[in-house]
Parts: sequence; C-alpha cells; structure tokens
Amino acid sequence: MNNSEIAKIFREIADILEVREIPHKPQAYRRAALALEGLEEDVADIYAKGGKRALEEIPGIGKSLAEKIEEFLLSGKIKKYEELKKELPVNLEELTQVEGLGPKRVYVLYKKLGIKNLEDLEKAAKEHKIAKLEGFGPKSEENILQGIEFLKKSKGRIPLGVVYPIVQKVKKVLSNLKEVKKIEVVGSFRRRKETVGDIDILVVTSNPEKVMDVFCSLEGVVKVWGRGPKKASVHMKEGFDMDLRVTDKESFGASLQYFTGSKAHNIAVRKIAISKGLKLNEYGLFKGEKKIAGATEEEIYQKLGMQVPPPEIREDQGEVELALKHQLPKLVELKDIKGDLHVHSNFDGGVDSIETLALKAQELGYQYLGISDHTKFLRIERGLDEKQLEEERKEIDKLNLKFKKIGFKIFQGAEVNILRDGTLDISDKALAKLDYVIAGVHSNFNMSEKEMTARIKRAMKNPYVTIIAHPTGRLIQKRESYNFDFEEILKTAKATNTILEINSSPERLDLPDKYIRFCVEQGVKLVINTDTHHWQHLRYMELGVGQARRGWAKKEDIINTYSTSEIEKVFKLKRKNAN
DNA sequence: GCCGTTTTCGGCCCGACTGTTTTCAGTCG
Repeated sequence: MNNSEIAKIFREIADILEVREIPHKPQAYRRAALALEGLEEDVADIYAKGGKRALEEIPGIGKSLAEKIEEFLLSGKIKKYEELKKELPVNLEELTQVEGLGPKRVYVLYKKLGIKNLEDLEKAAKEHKIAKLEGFGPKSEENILQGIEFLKKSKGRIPLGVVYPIVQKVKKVLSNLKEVKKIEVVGSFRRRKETVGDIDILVVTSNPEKVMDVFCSLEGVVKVWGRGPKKASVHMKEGFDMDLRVTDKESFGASLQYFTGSKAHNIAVRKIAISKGLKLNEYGLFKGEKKIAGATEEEIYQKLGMQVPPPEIREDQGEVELALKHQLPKLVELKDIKGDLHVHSNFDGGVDSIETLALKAQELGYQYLGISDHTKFLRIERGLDEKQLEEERKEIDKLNLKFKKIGFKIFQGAEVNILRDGTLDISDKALAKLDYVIAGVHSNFNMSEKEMTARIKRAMKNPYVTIIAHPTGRLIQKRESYNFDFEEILKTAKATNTILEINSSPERLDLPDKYIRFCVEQGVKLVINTDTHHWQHLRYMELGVGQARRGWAKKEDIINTYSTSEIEKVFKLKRKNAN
C-alpha cells in the first residue's frame, strides 16, 4: 500500500524538520501522515481517478504535499526527503521507538557518536559513552538500555483480545479498593481498537499513594518506570505498559474525554472549543479562567453543542460533524444481541456438548443458538460428513423439544469450506437439510485477487450459503488478509442476500472496522459471531460488538439482534432461489 | 505546510513528567 509508505516518509520528514527547529511544519507532515493512514483507498487509485486535485481534497493534504505524493507515485522517490535524509541518515523509526528518545536526541546521538540504529545505540550505552554527552546523564543511559530491552521483548502494539482479560482483572482489583471512587480504562482500549499500544487507567481516589502502591505491585508488573504524584507507569510481563493517572472528581469527565482520544478526535473537538472562545484540556472546559464543565463527558460535549460520540467512533472520521448536528447513529449494543450463530460443539471435536452450549447461551439471555460444526474437508477439525450431520440433527431436535417451553431454539448450521474453485466441500442436498450455512475460506490463501474474488463470489451465489465466515481471513499481527476485491464482494452480498460475519475471536476480529462501515453504508447485513470452540468463548461477543461499533453498525444492521422468527425469515430469504 | 463562522494571512493542542539542569528542553500522550 502506497499510503503507509508515504506516511512513513512524511513522519521522517517531520522528525528531521523538528530537529531543525522549524515550527509547525512537522505537525503538518504528521497530520498528513495520519490522514493517509486513515484513508480507505490507496492514494494511487485516488490519483488515477482525479489527479493531483483529488489528492488535495484529502484533509491535511494541500498543494505542496499533493505534489510530493504525485512525485512518489510517478518516480518512487521524494526529492525533498532524500535531501533531508542526508542530514540524519539513521533508522529513525527504530530509534524513536525507544522510550524517551525523540528526533532531537537521536540527532545528538548521531552527530556525537555516529549512532544509526538500535545495535549502535546498545553498544554505545553499554560502553557508557552516552552518559558523558551534554544533555544526557547516567540515568538516561540506563533508561535507554532498559528501553531497548523492553522493545526487544514487546511486540509493539498488542491485540485487544490479549490485553482484554488482563485489563478486566486489573480494573476489578483496583475498583475493589475502598479508596477508589471512580475508575475507567481509557485510551484505545476504551475505543476498542483491535490492537492497543499501552493501557491507560484513570482513577478518582481519596488516597493516591495507596492506589499507586497497589497498582505498582499488581501481578504481572515487571518494572515500575515512572512515578509522580499524578501518574505511575509500569511494564507488564506480557510486553505492554500500563499507566495509572489520578484525577479529581471535578475533572474526571475532562480527563476521560482527553485520555480516551483519539488524538485526531481531540484535536477536532478542541478546535470547536476554540471557535466558541473556550479552552478544553484534561481538567475541564474553560471560559477564560472559569471552569464551565469537567465532571462528566456529557456536560463537556453538551456545552460544546455536541452529542457524546461513543468512544468506539472517536477517530475524527465524521463523528464530530454529526455530533454537532445531533445526528449520530445509535450503535448496536451488547444487550441487543439475541443469539450466536457460529458455535462448534463436540460433534466436530470441540469441547462442549450442544446441550451445555445451549444452557450457557441461555445464561447470557440469548433466545437462540446456531451450532455450526465443520464439514468434512477440514479433517484436522474432525469435520462432519452427511451422515454425522443427520445424527447431529436428531440431537438438536431432541433438545429443541425440551427447550420449547422456555422459548429457546437451537438452529442447525455448519461451517463449510469454500474450495479453490468456489464450490463447497459438501453437497447442496446435505446443506438443504440445515437451517443455515456458514461458508469460509480455510485453505489456498495465496491466490490472485481476481481468483480469490471469483472464488468467494461463487460461494455467495450458492442459495444455501447464508453467511460468509471471517471474510478477509486475516489473523491480527499474524497473517494478512488474502487478496480480494471487497467492493465486488459487497455488491454480490447485497444482490444475493448473503450475510457477512464479524468474527469476534480475539485473533481475528474479522471483518475489520473499515469494512464493517462499508457494509453499513451499502446496506449489507452483518452477523456478530464468536466462533466458539469452548463455552467460555461465548463471551467474545463483547469484542465483536466493540468491533461492530467501530464500524458504525446499528442494531438493525446486525441480524443476530433479530428475534427468532425474524432471523428465520433472513435464513429463508437467502434460500428463496434454491430448487 | 495546512486551513478558513477571526477566510488568502496568521494562526497552528497543551500539560505532565523526567533528567538534566539551576530555569529548562525533550518527550509523551
């Protein structure tokens, strides 16, 4: 993707300009980098369609940066960057990742010691060359070494699903302290971003010292690396940082707003404050010296004439404008979910019996559950053949008889495989006996975009295929999405009444948020499923709902918010063209 | 270098913390 490549170059230009003490331009380059990364379309496509003028339409990109993007697209280079880079020919991205190192200190390290990369840096620090530099000292040297250690161990951003249970536990421990009056986990965690950099926790407390002591000695803390009166920072053994910030009751809402971000959202909101002659910071909303809001997020947004945007959409992707017009959509909520349609039982080698899963689903307040065991292609998962599906049907019928009086229903589905040519691994005749069918790509990921698109489209055209599972196939930070034309898939989904899945499994969260938003805009229906292989996975629904909200999905966009009879209609609608 | 309900010039988010200083620069979020 050109966008991320150019964004990286713009960031480096920003860093070098900052070293030169050039004001404001660095921000412009960084804003542009952020804008490029937020784009859904490759700049090459935008340029192909509308030329330089179209590039200038991108917020944050003006005449000069549009020219630089054009230059990159035509020649693969940006001359200005090549020139600037001569002043600081080092691996900036790598070096500035070390905690406490920014462009200016990296420049000093390069000028004085010739440090170009992490390896040079570690060597110089171990030889105690850094402590002798002006502006550095023994403490900086020590921190650099620890920063390198941490960097080696940490994987950068961590999947939300990995930190989720840890953070829930930490929150619980802290909220149980009687000194803690209010607590909220903020930052990208609160926005339910699919990966998080670090965890920020906000507390109101009568005893900051006590709470910080508990925080710094939590299970999993390997090092306390910063502690002031208002903030404590720790490294966790899983390779991420946690910050605890203390605020007071009157500022809690302002801090919540401020630390939830995103940065882009906050900048946009602060501009609105400025336009009204007000000032917004983490302590409150101020008119001159007078604080006019701060205790809750609601009063802050209200005083700005805005609705409160749900945290999941605070990315400056249109929510600020709609909040001003009081036209924000009402997003789907966990309590709207009436069932889960992607659940594996012990029939295909999973852990739990269908009955156990049904009972657990009832505990969650669901009205229905869809059992979707693998079919025969995936031998590794003990996929079911036609005969085994019939046995499973008998079991489900039996349970349904039992659950009828409490108004709970089990649907029989299956997770079938979309083969290389777009056909399925089990006959239509067998599929016709099921209530619904989930189809997914589980093999031959490395096909051309054209082939993969055709493959999935053919599967969607099968009247028995109700849902496409984990549509992009990506595994967060492990495997890229396969190549396919999502626009084509959207069109076919719409034309064939095929549902696209939001798979809540922590390693997938597939569809990604931006694709969900496309579906919502195009009126393609979605389903939030957990892909449960153990009853405890049913809880992943929360992650999927967060993901759906990040994609601006409303209740009506998500079919498993429908009642039992409504969802049966959805199943039937897809099959209307079957023989 | 971008942008516009202070609109083609003159603004640009801002406070905490750290480690170095001896009043502050750099970094972070």
